[in-house]
Amino acid sequence: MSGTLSQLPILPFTEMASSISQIHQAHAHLLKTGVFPNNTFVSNKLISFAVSNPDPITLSYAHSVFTHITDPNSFSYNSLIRAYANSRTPENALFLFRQMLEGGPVLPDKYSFTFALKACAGFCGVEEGMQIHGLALKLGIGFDIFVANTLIHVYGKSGHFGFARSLLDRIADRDVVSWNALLSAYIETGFIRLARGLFDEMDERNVESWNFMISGYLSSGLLEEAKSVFDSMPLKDVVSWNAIITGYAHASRFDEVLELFEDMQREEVRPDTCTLVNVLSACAHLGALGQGEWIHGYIDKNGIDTNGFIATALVDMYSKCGNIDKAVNVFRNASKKDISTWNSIIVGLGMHGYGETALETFSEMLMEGFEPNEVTFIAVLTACSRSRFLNEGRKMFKLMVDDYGIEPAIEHYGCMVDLLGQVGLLEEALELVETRQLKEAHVLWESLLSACKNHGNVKMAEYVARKLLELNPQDSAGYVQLSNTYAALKRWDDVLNVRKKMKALKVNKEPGCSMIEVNGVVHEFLAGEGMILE
DNA sequence: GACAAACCTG
Repeated sequence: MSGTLSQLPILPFTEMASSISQIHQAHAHLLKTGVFPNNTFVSNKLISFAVSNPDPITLSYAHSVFTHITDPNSFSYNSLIRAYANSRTPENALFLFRQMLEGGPVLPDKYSFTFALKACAGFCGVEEGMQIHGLALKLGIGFDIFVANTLIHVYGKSGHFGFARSLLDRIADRDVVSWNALLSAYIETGFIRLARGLFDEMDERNVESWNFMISGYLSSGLLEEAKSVFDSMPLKDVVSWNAIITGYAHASRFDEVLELFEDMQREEVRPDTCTLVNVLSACAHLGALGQGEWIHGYIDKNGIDTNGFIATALVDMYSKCGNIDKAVNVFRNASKKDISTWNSIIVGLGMHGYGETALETFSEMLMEGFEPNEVTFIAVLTACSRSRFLNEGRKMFKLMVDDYGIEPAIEHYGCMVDLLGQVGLLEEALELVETRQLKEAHVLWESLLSACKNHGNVKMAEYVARKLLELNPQDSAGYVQLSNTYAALKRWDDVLNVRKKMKALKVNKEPGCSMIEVNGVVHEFLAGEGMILE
């Protein structure tokens, strides 16, 4: 809906509002015409907006609307309770619920109970849930199907399976939602075997029940079981497909992601943005430019908006598949960018060696008012390191810590070690690595070792290799790099010594693995590192 | 005038 108030009567305009500014417009209009705050029915619509948009700003606005309504009814209360229940601070819903109980102008009804209980489920407030349960029983609505189903959810989520189950068994007209409430609780709390038992016992299942089982198996890392549930489903919806596709993506089985996507097309299930993002991500991992372009075409053809996730996934796909120009093009034409979209293009530019453009894009991002996060600085520092921008890199590192208060992580140090190593400041790089007591420090040592090799600094290389081997005697990286260092200097005796040592310790060099798309087919190949030993 | 439940991806 466009932001013009004049095209529609005020009530439908308010009901259809898709942004807070449209609600403000409606509010102003209602105020001018005297409908707000006297007409409760219409004024309530201003509150209802917060139910599906429960961000803090909208919520406090809705609350202020609520306090101004001349004669609030149960709908006014219930909408606001429901909005809070959907928010990130669901416990606030209970203040209003209590107001109703303590003789506010209206008494709570079964809707108030349902929403208040939903809030309890939201913050796992089982104590509060029990109290509300007691009150509901007193008022004779304890077995209302909505109230009871939400109670099962409250008890289940907090691990009170006994309560949840006995309630389930005492609901005369229990339905599939009642079963699913307990099923989803088992799955959320990681009891996949209990979930399976219940699933087999259920006298009624819907597509959601099956989807719960898929996601349950996936979060327990049981991909094959998830797939077998998926295969035996009587009816799959887009969520089922997304769930299984996500499962294969998490397992890095990207070729199967693409196969599943094709199956999905064959069964004529329309992909949504979640599907497309996952599939684009698989293309990015596989370097499958052709498939990625096909999906881009699909997005354009179907008028799917390239904002947020979709834009980022496209930028990432193009840049990882080697087409930085198209990545930039998508980025520039994105209808809406978020921080990840910016991060993604800066990473791409940096990786492709466009350090200067990467830094310019970073400045542009700051000017547009985006707050950089830790990923942004990984991107920026990577760009500096690739392009050997020593001073810029130092400046950015300082900016990150001093101005944005971001604690440098291993990735940031890694970029700095790379950068210092690239420009030959090995002593400074060494100092950086030695003064940090970091987990995963071996990544930094490895990076430093490769810098030593590139600059032919054997003395430091030996020292670093020893450090690396102290950290993990079974890791081949240190040996390989050290032997390559000797080899580059034609010190063959030393190369052989390293080789003997590796053999004695039974360390094997694992070959790297890489993939490339040729004529629309993804090929996988193993890559040695040009290790002279072999 | 409405309510409970799924995938959450870059």
